[in-house]
Amino acid sequence: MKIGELAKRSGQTQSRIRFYERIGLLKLVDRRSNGYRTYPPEALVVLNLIDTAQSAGFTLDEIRQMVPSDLDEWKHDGLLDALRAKVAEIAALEAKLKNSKAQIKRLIAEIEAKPDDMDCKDNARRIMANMLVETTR
Amino acid sequence: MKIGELAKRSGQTQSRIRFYERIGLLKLVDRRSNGYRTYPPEALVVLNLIDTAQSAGFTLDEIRQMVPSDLDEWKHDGLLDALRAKVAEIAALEAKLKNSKAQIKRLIAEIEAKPDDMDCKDNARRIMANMLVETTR
DNA sequence: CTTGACCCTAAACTTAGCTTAAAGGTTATG
DNA sequence: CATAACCTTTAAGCTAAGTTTAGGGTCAAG
Repeated sequence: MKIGELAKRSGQTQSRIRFYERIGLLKLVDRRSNGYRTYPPEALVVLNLIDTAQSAGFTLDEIRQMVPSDLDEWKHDGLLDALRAKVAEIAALEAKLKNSKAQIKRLIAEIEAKPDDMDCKDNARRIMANMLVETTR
Repeated sequence: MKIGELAKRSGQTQSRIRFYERIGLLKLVDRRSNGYRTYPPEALVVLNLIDTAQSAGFTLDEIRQMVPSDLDEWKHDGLLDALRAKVAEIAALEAKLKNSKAQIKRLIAEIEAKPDDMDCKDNARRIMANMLVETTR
């Protein structure tokens, strides 16, 4: 498919897709004789992977380490290894998210745990005092 | 405390602390007659809050909405809403990742249980087709 | 054979979130 | 009273992750 279609189907801009190619993140691309880029359907998979990893807080640099440059490599010897690696990568993503979520939930709990007889002002001060102890300990 | 101590105790650089002040994120600061900044202990809490929120994926702009200048007027409900929204967002991502991981694991099992009557190339094609369906669905 | 919807490149621009540099004032210590 | 270790400001610089712009080619339809 051409870049316009890939953009539409992936929900990403053409400039972004070209940018990913420029920085060596998306290598699944060929050229027609007229210079037009042409993508295999797998490019959609890779773009999706990048997107997911990014929204989980990985930088493009980190993602470049994780995403195999050439899906063709998957077609030969190390396919199982690649898949297992992918599972490990996903586990890493999950760990990162879990961490983030835990932090946020801790904050929420801290804020919600106000006794009813305490107004917002006092509550804020209590949380502050509490966190001060935590963070300076 | 002066900025050097705050920097040491918060683990952040002085330039960063000054930067936060410049963009209106850290207003808990006074000046001595000599021009030196002086901070109350609560500043440490605020810096910690900023740090936590940031590592949870909030931008400084979002954080400024949540943590207003005056701690006594903490926008309690806005903060809670923002935090809950973030948790939901993370949960969605986690679900997506969990799904992907399960699919890949299934594929691994499939490949491992594969009799040798199918050559590597065909097997690979089948797998890619499988992932393509997963990710575009 | 022209018009509009595509595609191309290179380079400049943007935003967020800082850091570094330059040039100087303040203060504690021997 | 020198000197090191603090503090100040303003302005420029940097990295990441793209977007925008300028100036063109390509292609299908009428």
